[in-house]
This record gives sequence, structure tokens and C-alpha cells, in this order.
Amino acid sequence: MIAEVIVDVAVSEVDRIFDYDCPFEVSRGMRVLVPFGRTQTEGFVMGLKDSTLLPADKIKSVISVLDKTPVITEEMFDLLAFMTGKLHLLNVDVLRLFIPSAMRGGRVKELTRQYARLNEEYRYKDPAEYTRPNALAQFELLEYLTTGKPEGELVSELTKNFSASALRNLAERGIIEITSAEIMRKPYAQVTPEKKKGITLTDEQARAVEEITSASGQTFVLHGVTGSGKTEVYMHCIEKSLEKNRTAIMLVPEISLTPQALSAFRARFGDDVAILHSGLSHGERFDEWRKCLSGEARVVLGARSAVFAPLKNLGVIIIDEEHDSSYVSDRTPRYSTEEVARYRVEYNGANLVLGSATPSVETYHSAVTGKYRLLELTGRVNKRPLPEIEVVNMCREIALGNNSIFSTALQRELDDCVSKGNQAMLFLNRRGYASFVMCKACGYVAKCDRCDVSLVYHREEQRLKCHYCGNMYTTLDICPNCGSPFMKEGYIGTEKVARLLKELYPGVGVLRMDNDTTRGKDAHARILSEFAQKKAQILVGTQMIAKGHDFPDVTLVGILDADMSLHMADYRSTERTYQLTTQVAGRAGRALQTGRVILQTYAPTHYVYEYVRKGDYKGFYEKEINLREVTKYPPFATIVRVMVSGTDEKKASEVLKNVYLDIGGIKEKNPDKFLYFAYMRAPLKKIMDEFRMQILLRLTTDSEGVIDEVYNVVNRHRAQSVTSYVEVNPIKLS
DNA sequence: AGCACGCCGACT
DNA sequence: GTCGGCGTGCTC
Repeated sequence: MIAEVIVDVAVSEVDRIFDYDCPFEVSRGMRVLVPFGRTQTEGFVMGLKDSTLLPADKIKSVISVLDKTPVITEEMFDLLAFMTGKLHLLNVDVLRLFIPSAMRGGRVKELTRQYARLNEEYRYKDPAEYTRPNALAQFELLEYLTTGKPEGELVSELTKNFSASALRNLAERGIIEITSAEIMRKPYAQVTPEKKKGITLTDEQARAVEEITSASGQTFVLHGVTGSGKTEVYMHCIEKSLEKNRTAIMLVPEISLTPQALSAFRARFGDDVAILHSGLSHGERFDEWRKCLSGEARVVLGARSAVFAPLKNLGVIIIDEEHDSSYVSDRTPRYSTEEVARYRVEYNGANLVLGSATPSVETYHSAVTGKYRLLELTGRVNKRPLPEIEVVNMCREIALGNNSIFSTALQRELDDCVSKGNQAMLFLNRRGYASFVMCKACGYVAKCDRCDVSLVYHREEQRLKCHYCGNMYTTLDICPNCGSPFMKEGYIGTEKVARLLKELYPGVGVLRMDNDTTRGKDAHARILSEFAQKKAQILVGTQMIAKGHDFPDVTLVGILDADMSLHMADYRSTERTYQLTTQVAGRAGRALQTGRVILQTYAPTHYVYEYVRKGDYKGFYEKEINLREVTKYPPFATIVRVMVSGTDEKKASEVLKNVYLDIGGIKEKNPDKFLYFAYMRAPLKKIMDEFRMQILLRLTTDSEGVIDEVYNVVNRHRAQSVTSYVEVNPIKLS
């Protein structure tokens, strides 16, 4: 038998079929160990055939077969073809997404336990008949085993209480039988299922469930404000899917995958649930994944990569918080979770549910225009009013002489909140103490050696940090340029806010949650739980506080600088601001008491804040979609970015120039598809010593052919020590 | 990506 | 003399 193998080497030159003679039994979808060049490597069996056209002296033989059953299902082979075809990815890169990373190189295996039990023959015999009278340890062990379970006892437990040598001796003589059995690791075993609540659906929810479950191959947009009961709709859809003997995948942003979320799933679906996310150990991930492949698990709860879970006969895929940027992979292989999900859903005749309180404009547009089906949840399940949002003009504050980061309104509300013993959350999307340090005399700003960005002052660590490469520098007392001792600090970050609060409210607990305080494994969960237990009254944080739990005692949310995401020069910045501020505002008033939100901005007349204040998503959408239509941005155009970077600026720009020229050729053949075409340095022109430059295209929406050619051009101009890649409608343009 | 081959510089 | 720098070419 000849096996067609794709070797596990991520280089385009070898990303093709290699034929191997295979003296073993093997099927398509299994992995094999093969000789490759002067080394050995693992490979995926893509197919089998009887003969090869290759000369006999070239062909080598498979060394061994690594899997007993295929690890790549037929559906995944289909998906592989789709992804390599459309996204121009390497076969290996995609195949690697399909299996747990630790399976490669055999770094993880089945966990087995050894069990000992008394051989049947000896079960009713007197130990004295076959054991020396002085073998006390053996007697003890035998006595224990006669009364023990017939299926046997764990060897690891026995050796704790009895002599290991006695056990060995008896096992060698065949008196004790040792068997090994595989056991499955169970992540979060300590998480106990939350009590099942008898929930009756509202009419709206029931209608949504009915629509979704009676469709096939459809995509739904489930739009509903926080507290409108989207989760209950998801749960019912999954239940219905299981009833039809089908399976389900539920995706959430990585940060939302908490023990509480898992607990709710365990309560509902018991051992049918597998969970897949980066927090698992390699062994746990391997076992959860195998449970999907074997059919033992029928529901998967996970983050982005769980969209590749090897479930068969999918009935529904749910993407919660659909607008979240973590669903688009920002490293090779670049893929969009939604695109993969849609492919799987169509393959299986299943349904895709995209849920959000603030859907992305493009998604909502698809729903409005009938490409997707729109389901709205307008009521709030708990009937609680949405928090009241007050927009504060920070320019006016400055005019009135208040230079502090807290407006008078926010200070008033904070005083009130603290004195009443309630809790407050303050949101600022900038970590560190001060965004930069500048010399007052000569204007010198400290920059990173390796990146073209200014350094951020971190007071507690007494360091200047680069937020792009993580490099640290000693703080500056005097200007290294002119020697002046007068250094000015830039924009305030979370660290300084926390410090100011401690000065303002001595004795009041202040917690800070950002990239710096959540370094450890469970730091994230720990801070949230401390806040939930009211060990602190105020929580300051970056966007990571936007998601997460309901804190019933939070009555005040302060958005310190709402405009941060607004000033990014890209077409999604308004949308991102709407989503982020709405999400943060939603943290208030989940309690019995009505919540209050103070939103501070330097652009109080910007339309986005009016819609945020009113909680009017549709109004925002209408305004935004009109703007996109007039200016020709997605979904009315497709943006393509070619990023080229490298440590050798000349080499990189050479590649860029050649790519640019070739795309120019494509433009000549398709002049009507190009709305915009230019090259430039990337906004972040150097990161980690790599110079970055880009080509930006804005194309009409019917330009699949052009995009395909752009991918080909970029691949054709790959060069030593220059990296380049293509992004379609990139999330961020930095 | 590995790995070997191969052709030039500076060390015991 | 040889150790080793990394350019080039190949992998069923």
C-alpha cells in the first residue's frame, strides 16, 4: 500500500503530498512516522493508493503508524480543502489546528491506572496454603483484597497502605492479577454543577428557539441586551440538538470561560460536556478532545479553537459575544471563527447562532438584508431597568479648573457609592502609571530600542516598560538628552488611578485588574472573586473588567476615558467604542438597586455617545451603516492589507515594492474593482526590531478573484528573513 | 524546518 | 593544519 502523506513540517516547499510505502495497516486520517530527508518526522495520511509513479529508488517506507483510529475526520478533510483554498494556508498549519498540539511528537498519552485484584483461583483459598507463615505483609494484603471490590483496587492506593514488595511478589506468582485501565482526566473536577433551575422561556425566547431548531444550514443573529436571556436560548438550542441525536459547539471569548460558565453547562448536560481552552493541561485537553472524537462528549464549550472540535453530526454552533475580536486569529494560520463555523454548519445541515448585545455592524447588516436571520430579544428577563448613563464633558471640567481624571460628577457619585457601602467599577483602557515620560525642557520622550513606541512608566516596579515587546528600562530621573531634571508624565493609566483612589478614599479597598496584575495562573479569577466577596469596594481595570460576572452590589460604573478607542484611525473605531462602553456600562445595575454610569469624554457631541446613553443599538447601527455606505467601507467594500516586515528594512521594502508592482498589474486588469490602492509604513513602524510596512487595498465586495491573486502575489514574493501576510477586513490596522 | 555539503577566515 | 561561520539545496 502506498500512503499519501503530508509531513508535519511547516514550510511551503514541502507542504505537499509525499508518497511512502506502508507495510502496516493504515487509514486516511491517521498519523504516521516517516523518514524525511535525513531525519524522521510525523505526517498525516491524506490518502491511500496501490501504486505510485515515483521511481522505486526514491520511495521510502512508513516507520510506524501513530494512531489506532483516524484523528482527522472526513468533515475536517473537507474543511481543510476549504481553508487552504480560500485562505491560502499551508496544509500542515491547518491540520495542526485540528488536533491537540501536544499530540504532535507524542508529548501526551492516555493516562492509565493499574488495578490489583485477587486471582479467582485463590479467592476462597486460605492464604496459609500458598504463603509462607512469616510473610506478614502478604497476609495483610491478601486479607484486604478478599474483602475488597471484585474489580480490583488501585495499585497506587494499595502501595500507600501495604508493602509494595509483597504486592510485587504476589503478582509475580500470579496470585494477584494486575490489570491496567485507561482513565480520563477531568478538568475542573472540583466544579460542582450549579443547581438546575426550572426555567420557563419568555415568548420571545421560545420563538427564537423554535426558529433556530426548525432551520437547517442557517445563520441566525441573536440580538439582545444584557440580561435578555440569550444564554437560556443557547441552552435550549443545544438541548434540542441533543434530542435529535446531534451534537453542539458553544464558543465564548477566552476570558468568559469561567468555572461558573462550566458549572452551568455541567448542570444542564452532565458528562456530555467537553471543555476546550488554553487553560487546560496538555493531558486534559487531549482527553477532552478524544471524548469529542469518540462521541463520548456531545457538547463542547470552548474558546476560538474549539470551533475545530472533532464532533460528528453537528446540530448547532453558537458563538456568544459574536463581536469579540478574539474570534479572529491574529497569528498564522489566520482564520475567522465565524467563517469556519459557517462552513461546518453548512456541511452538517446544522445552524449557526451569533449572539450579542452589540453585534458587529457587518453581522447585523447581514441580518437586516436577509443573508442571516435576525432574532431580537427586546425584554429583560428580570425586568430591571437599564442603568442610567450620564455623559460628562471633560473639556468643560478642565475649563472649570478640574484637571483631575475624575470629573466632579464622578467624584460625587463615588463619594455617595462608597459611603453607602456599595461597589464601583472604574474602566480605563490604559495600563501602567503614565503613558509616557517627556522632558519638559527639550521634549525628549523615552522610546523602546526595539519598537517604535514610547515607553510606559510603571511606578510599582519602578520601570519603564514597552507594551509591545515587554522590554523593561530603568526610570529616568534626568533627561538623557539635555540633562534637565524636569520630567513630565503623560496620560494616566490604571496603576495611577488605583493610587489616586487610595489617597482619595483611605481605608477603602481598591483592586486593580489589568495585564500587569493578572500575570499568574488564576490571578484573573482571584481578583474577580475578591471583588465579588466585597473585599474591595472599588475595582479599577482595563477592558478585561468589561466581561465577567454580575456583581450585585455594583451601583456605579465610571468610564474614565471613553474616547480611547475612538481615536484609532480605522473604520471600526466608532463601532468598537459603542461595544466597549455599552459592555462596561452593563456592569452596573445588575442588582436590585438601579445602577449609574458616568461616561467621561472629550468628544461629548460625538454621535456614538448619544446612542450609548440611550442604549439604542439600532439607532447606532443605522447611523453607522449609512456612513459606511457613503464612505465605501465594509460591508460595502472589502479591505485587504498586505503586511510586510523584517529586521532588514531594505530587504523588506524591496519585497513590498515587488508585491505592490504586481498588485498594480492586477489593478490594470480589474480597474473597476479597486476603490483604493496605496503602500505606506504601518502605523506601528517598528516592533521587536522588525520594520513594518503595508499595502492597503479597498475593493468592491465582488472581488474574490482579486483577493485570490493578491494571496498568490504575496506567496510568490516570499523572501528569506522577510515575513509577509494578507489580511481581509482586518480587525485592527496598527 | 532540519540537515549536510561546501567553501573561506582565525585559532591551538 | 582544523574548527566553524552561514549560503545553498534537498527532502517521497
